[in-house]
Amino acid sequence: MERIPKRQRHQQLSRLIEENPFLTDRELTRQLKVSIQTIRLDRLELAIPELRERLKMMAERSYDPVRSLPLHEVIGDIVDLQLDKSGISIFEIREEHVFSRSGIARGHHVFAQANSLAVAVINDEIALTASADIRFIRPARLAEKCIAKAYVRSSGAVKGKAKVEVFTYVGEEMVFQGNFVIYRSAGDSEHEGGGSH
Amino acid sequence: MERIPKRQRHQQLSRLIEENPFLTDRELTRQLKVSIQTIRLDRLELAIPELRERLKMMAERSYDPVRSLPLHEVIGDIVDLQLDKSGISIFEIREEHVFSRSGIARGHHVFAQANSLAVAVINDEIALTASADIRFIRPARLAEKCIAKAYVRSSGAVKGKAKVEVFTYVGEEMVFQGNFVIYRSAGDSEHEGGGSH
DNA sequence: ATTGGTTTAATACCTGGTGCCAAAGAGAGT
DNA sequence: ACTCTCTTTGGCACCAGGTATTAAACCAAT
Repeated sequence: MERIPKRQRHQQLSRLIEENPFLTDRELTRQLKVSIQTIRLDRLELAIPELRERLKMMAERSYDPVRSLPLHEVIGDIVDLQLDKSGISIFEIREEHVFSRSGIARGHHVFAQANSLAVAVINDEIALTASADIRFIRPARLAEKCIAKAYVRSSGAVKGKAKVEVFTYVGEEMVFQGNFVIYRSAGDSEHEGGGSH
Repeated sequence: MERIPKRQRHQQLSRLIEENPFLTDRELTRQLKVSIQTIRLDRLELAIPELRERLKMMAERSYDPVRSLPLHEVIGDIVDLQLDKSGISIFEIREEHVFSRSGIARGHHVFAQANSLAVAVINDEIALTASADIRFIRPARLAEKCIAKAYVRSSGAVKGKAKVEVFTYVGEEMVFQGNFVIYRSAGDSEHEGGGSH
């Protein structure tokens, strides 16, 4: 029995499940060539829950009633959201986002993160980007984590327009800055606490 | 036995599961005050899958956006391209591009089309968006075909920056307008045809 | 009273596991 | 060689949350 293979197997197991969380233990035995008991001991050690628990967690994450906004259509993970005030989202640059030649992110992905966040932070039934003035300060590269911070500068709940400023950072460095003007469906926002159902 | 309650119960059942897909049949019996067999017959009639299938479907739906992410390479079909002069691309607004609530396209998709075109029209090894000033003139809707036209206003092959103006139309109506400043890798444009494979 | 839609019950079986215990295998130390 | 320990495998009971099927009970109208 080789002592090394165990850790290797643990790594492989983690990787396999990460890239396909829908695998049953039985399917994993085929890929790793060990018994199903070993797979289960491994999951135990690695604290990887069973298939059904994984699916449930995924379903819950995508369902989350708190974030009633259409979040899965949003680019980037919104990790903090104070409606009509500010918000933060994280977006990791991956293979599919970059020019293969240079490894530099295509501008519209960085824009999409900022735009999604700017729209999400507006507390309204319908919010649409009206215009934007944006600057790409330095390129974002493959594997970098872009952290976008949005601040609502003038919510204009009555006027029907809100100004949102977004700054995107990689570490300490700013990579993107944008000023968004967002249309809002004017009226049912923080108008009063209660109006809508 | 009342004949009405059955249809009412079906409606209630559908509503309950819609607003909380995580309910087991056993939990549903408590809420509807009928036996578990009745619940199961009802689900059968209404073609509502069992809890685990529901969770799996939700998990799958929230999982595949990673692979089927629409924002891949160039957004829109480039149908005409005169390098360093002008270009045209067509992009059809589909389900995955709109707010499900309103059927209006998310701004970053319309931007992505324009941005892709602005970058493509620049005849250079590496071209990156430096900044942009954009306006969403009217919303683009589901199933509409967006036609973007880009014009290079100052190619500045030596300077390292180019200005590109993009107009996007649906039919006769303009939906988007943007002024892009594109960085170019200054010099090695069509320097000569060959370099890279 | 018989028929028919509806509801409930009972039972066998399924998947994808957990939990536990025992046995076998593989070194490493003495 | 023998022992000790870690790892792997196997077997069995059990669980949730079902499906599928058959049978019985309920209720009401013809």
